[in-house]
Amino acid sequence: MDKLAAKYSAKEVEDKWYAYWLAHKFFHSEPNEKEPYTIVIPPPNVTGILHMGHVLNNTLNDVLIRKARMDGKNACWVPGTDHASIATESKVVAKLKEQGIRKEDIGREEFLRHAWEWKEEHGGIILQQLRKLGCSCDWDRTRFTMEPALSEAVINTFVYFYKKGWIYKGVRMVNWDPEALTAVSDDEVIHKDTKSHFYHLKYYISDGNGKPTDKFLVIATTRPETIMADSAICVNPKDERHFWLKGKKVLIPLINREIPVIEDDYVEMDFGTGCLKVTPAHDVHDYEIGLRHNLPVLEIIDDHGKLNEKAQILVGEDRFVARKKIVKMLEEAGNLVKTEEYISPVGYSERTDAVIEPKLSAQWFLKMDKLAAMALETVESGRTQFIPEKYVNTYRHWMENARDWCISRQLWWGQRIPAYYLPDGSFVVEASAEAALKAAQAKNPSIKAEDLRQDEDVLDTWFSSWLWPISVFDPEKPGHPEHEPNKDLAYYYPTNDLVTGPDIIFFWVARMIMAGEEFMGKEPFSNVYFTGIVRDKIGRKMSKTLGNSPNPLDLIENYGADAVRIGMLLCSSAGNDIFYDEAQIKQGAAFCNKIWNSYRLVKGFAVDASVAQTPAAKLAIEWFEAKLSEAVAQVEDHYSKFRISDALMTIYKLFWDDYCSWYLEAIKPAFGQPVDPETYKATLSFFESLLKLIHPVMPFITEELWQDIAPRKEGETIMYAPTPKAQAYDAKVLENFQWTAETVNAVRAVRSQRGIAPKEMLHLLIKGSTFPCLPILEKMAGVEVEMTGEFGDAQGVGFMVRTQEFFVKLEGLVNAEQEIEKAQKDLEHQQKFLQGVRAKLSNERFVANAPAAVIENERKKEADALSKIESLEAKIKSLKKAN
RNA sequence: GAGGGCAUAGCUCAGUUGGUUUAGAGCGCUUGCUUGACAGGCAAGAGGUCCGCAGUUCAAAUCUGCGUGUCCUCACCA
Repeated sequence: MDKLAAKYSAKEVEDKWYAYWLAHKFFHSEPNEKEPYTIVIPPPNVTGILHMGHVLNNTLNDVLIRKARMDGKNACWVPGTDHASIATESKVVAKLKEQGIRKEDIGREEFLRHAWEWKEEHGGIILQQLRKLGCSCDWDRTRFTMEPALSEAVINTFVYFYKKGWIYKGVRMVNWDPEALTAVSDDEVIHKDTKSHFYHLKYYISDGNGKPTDKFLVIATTRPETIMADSAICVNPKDERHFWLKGKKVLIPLINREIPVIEDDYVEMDFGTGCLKVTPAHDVHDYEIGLRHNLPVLEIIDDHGKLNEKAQILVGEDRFVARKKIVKMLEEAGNLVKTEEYISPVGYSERTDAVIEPKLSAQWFLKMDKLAAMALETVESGRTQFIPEKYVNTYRHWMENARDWCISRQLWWGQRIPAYYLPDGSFVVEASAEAALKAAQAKNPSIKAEDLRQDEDVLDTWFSSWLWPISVFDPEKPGHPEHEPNKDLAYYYPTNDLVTGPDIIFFWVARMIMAGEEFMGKEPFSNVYFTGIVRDKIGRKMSKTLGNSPNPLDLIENYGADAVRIGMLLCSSAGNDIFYDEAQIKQGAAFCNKIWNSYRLVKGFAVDASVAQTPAAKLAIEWFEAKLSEAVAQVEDHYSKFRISDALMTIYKLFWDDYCSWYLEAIKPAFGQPVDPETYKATLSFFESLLKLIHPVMPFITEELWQDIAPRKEGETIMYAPTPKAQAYDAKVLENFQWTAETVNAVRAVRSQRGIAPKEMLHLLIKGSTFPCLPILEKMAGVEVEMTGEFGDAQGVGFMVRTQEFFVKLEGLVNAEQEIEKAQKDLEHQQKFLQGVRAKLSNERFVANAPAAVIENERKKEADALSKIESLEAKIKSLKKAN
């Protein structure tokens, strides 16, 4: 660096140092004798682009990993991406659609070729973006959940659980997305209150021969298009209104099919009409009632959400069109009693926003009972800690009520389920086609390879990402608990911290714990730090449709990565949602500039060995040494509790207020004068400590200045400079300086209130014979001090700091009346305060029960107040006299 | 419907086992400064019934109960 500009320019600096770090492989980690510190990245979608949530999350990850590195640990941050089957597949489908190509027409092989092409083209952009943010990931270890080794791990895991008897194939009511043509898990369904209608329909009682009588019952439904699938009408057995229906049969309107009236507690008597139409094929609860009463299941809606032949009427119509039409038909047939406006919660697909259709379907499930119990124990025992702790409650609730995990997806982009069907409909589960053939031949020796048909479905993406903390190190381990962990896995597992959003606590965090316990017998991480959700200034979630999400790369371009990182951390107190405001990034940029300019000053000092150290400089050095140690201890404490924004704020104030505003001002020589070598050396050394302290948060500017502050060799970096350690310090030093600083502020206030320029030298009288840090007081307040017994009759302003009295001599600048008024106000305040303290002290029970230290403190308060009152009264008196 | 969180300055939040807190910080706001590193700066200020009520205690922002407001998770009534 030759000459320093008045403003810091991040752009030139950041690319330079990132390239330097990469060139020297500073991010790379290999197992060694040091203590490991490991983080695996929450893998972003491979085709995703960086949003503010990523910025927050990865900034926190990077702060932790850089801190650990400087603490002397062998830090390893494993990056990678997730294949995100539904999201990626729908993007590829959309792209092909633009070209007029339909997935079904080109077939699986061809589609996957397109998908991989898309992945190669768009995949990993996000990892490039993370480099811009300064993330110190070990890029040599970059993983992808669908790379061959990790896919193998997924398949092996499936085979393992299948053979263990925990994976089964079952017909279940699933949440069917008629647009994506796949089942989605319960967690991927969003319930939204939706305006609909409540149709009251007459079902006539059958005469026993399929002919209606004149008697009828009324049911209420929001889905009249499903009446053709009805299997029964159900009433509550306790409902007296419906006793007469017992044993009766009724006729479905329009198609006149006869169905029985049954009784079940499930039906609420006071909801609707108390009569429920049971449609087992198209409603989860109805399905369960159907199971209990052995009712037939009639499926009349197909995969695309259209009515099929079994419906008999409206065949081929979309479910919503059919609804409109059938209402009209029912009305014309005289079955519609009334229509009510009704708002009901309707499930929508998270991905496609299509209304979810409950659908019976053959799916693969993983039993959750044992896994959930294990994973709950991991957290309850504290082997894995959640920060903030409140998420343990949520976690427990879920784990105690975990349902079996539907792991199959009707998609092509993902790991294909390794189940192979024989011509007779039975199947075998094996890791490869060859093994499957062997297994099949064991059942039937005449089976040939071409007779086997592999299951069409792929596995849920989470079924691969739950292995992430294991598979990134040793992909052979999942599915093989007996396999000896390789060198990497043995060294890096369990990882230390996981930083992620609370929205995927069940999808991902809980399941990683399950897999970790099952295959490693050990929790995958010690701490899980849940960040908040990034919202905009007024609390709305960031979303594309609202357009309230800034592009992080633009922000980095404008303000620099360090500023963006600071900005995100400043507003992210642990566990709370983040209200993003660009003002905070500006604050980050201002901080960069402050650091930059303080360096300009320090670097600009002329050093002269013949100059003696000033007393003020000596005191300032002594003080800042203590201050630094105090702050370092606080910062360590904050880090240990994951209070990253507090750690940052502590350093921020240490740098800006203590170092720049107090220390540098105290040691700064007069204009044009040189500084002595001892002071210069201390000043540079403090500066370097500050750079190291703040480096994990602001990696770029700290490297730039660290490289310049002393001669460095190629290959040296602040990244591996040891974190400053707190030294023992004398609290009295801090106390004395603090008192002095308060006095400086008081003098400045006198100036400010009376419009006296800072450079105008004032004469300050101090009652007594000693005062700490006098040279600091004189320099910083711009005063000449005179220690004295009495103030006498001089004209001026008296004031108190703590219980010490001061007097500034001022000729003709004092408005006595104003001074009296001010003193009077002070006096009243003190008297009121004294009253409160005395009330306490005169309370016998207080004196009898409170600890001695507390009472002592109250007495001190009393004494201080008394002395202040005394002095104020004297002051008022003398002012009045002078007036 | 079930469970959980939160409520302190205009905004975002600290406030550790109740007592050195006469409630703090950052930002914002007001006033004054071409102070020679920085106007992205310097200095001085204003600003709070600690959501309400009741209780426990010598002592409550802090503990308990009730209420109010707000947010989240899960489930979802045809």
